[in-house]
Amino acid sequence: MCSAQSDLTAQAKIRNAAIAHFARDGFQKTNLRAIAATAGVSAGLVIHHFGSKDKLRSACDDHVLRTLVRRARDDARPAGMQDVLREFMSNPEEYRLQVQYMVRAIEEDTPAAATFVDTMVDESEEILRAGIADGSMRPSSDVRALAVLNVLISLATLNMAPPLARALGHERFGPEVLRRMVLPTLELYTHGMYADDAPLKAAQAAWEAAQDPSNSPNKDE
Amino acid sequence: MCSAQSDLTAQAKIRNAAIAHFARDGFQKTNLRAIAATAGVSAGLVIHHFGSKDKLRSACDDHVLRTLVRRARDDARPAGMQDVLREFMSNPEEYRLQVQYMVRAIEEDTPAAATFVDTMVDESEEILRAGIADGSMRPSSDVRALAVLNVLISLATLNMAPPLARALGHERFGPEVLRRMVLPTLELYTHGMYADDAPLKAAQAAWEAAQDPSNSPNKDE
DNA sequence: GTCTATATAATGATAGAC
DNA sequence: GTCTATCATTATATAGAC
Repeated sequence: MCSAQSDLTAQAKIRNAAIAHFARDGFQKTNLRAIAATAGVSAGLVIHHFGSKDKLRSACDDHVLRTLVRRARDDARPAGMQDVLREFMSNPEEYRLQVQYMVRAIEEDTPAAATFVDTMVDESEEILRAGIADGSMRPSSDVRALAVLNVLISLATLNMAPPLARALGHERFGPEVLRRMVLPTLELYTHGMYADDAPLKAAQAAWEAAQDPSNSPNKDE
Repeated sequence: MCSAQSDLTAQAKIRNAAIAHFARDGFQKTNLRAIAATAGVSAGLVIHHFGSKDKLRSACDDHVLRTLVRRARDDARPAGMQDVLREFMSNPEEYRLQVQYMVRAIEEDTPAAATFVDTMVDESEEILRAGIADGSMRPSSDVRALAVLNVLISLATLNMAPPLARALGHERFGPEVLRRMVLPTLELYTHGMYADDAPLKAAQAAWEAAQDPSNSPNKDE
């Protein structure tokens, strides 16, 4: 994936063009002629190499998935939002495209998206457990769910970037917006948002009451 | 919005059907014939009343926006994720549809989505400031950005629901998944995730160093 | 206001030349 | 392997009858 575009086979150029279009505009909105134009080939060649638009999508899924999973295994860390976004900044061209591709895939709930999310959550959970073991992270009542929450926050930042950037007074999502989000996020991760544990205690009590049948309004069940 | 479907004008029936389809399948994937079928009218009548598919979308945007903003003003609270999702559970039919409609709109970055997010963030910020003033919330270095983070987490939960639910071992998003996410979220909001403030301090130091030109690698600028 | 029939355009996919 | 030309389908939008 590091070669110049001119060195690639037509098949690879088509796949890369498709990834870019699917990531930017979504699968439905993208038509084969636009992909072909970006790749510098004819529309017929796209079908010749991939058979159909759906099979082209599968090929893109496989390619993006392999790349991202490999990277996640290399440099995953427990900082939640930071992980994805640090890469997003340091490698703004290709990695960002692939992340945005996966975000689209999640929106459309494709099999590749499920695999990607599972891998991300697995990695995150593993890191959380290691952090809890070595004392750098707090214990949690549900580590798996906390891992899901971490992945959620990371990916959502990309997914909802444009409207959220504007809510902060910026034209579009970029380094300035990112920098402004990092500190509040770390503050939240460090000491939370609530001044005391009254809301948490209340929720725990409500949950336990719901679990206990003797407190149920209809106890004659 | 509380009348029976049979009491509505054809125009309202079409708009409601369109909202449902756009929310479920997205704008591109939805065709006018499906909307017409759901509304129980002909495809031609859709165009007759709204002029074009795009204008129909605008009408849906306006309608959903008005409804949601009014509700947000009524019962907004500072619990982040809980706000949207409590409504999502307590009023599973209509409100859920409208929230999902807006999530789609955010994905496609429409003007209505920008207004919606702005309103949500404004409300959230207002609530945060009130909480900080009365001592129930911790002070933040950037209240506006924290409000953005809150809205982000709330909406992302809906947006990425299917793959995240499966990552927790459930077939689909529902009350069980929600319940499992609430406690870790409250724990995060109450005391964070990190055992100490080392990561936060490191980030603050890095930020201050970047702000100070005398520490820059290329100081001869 | 509502329907049916139809024009027009866009798009995914095929066929065959080179 | 690659292109051009074309088909078949689908979807938006129009026209006109009732």
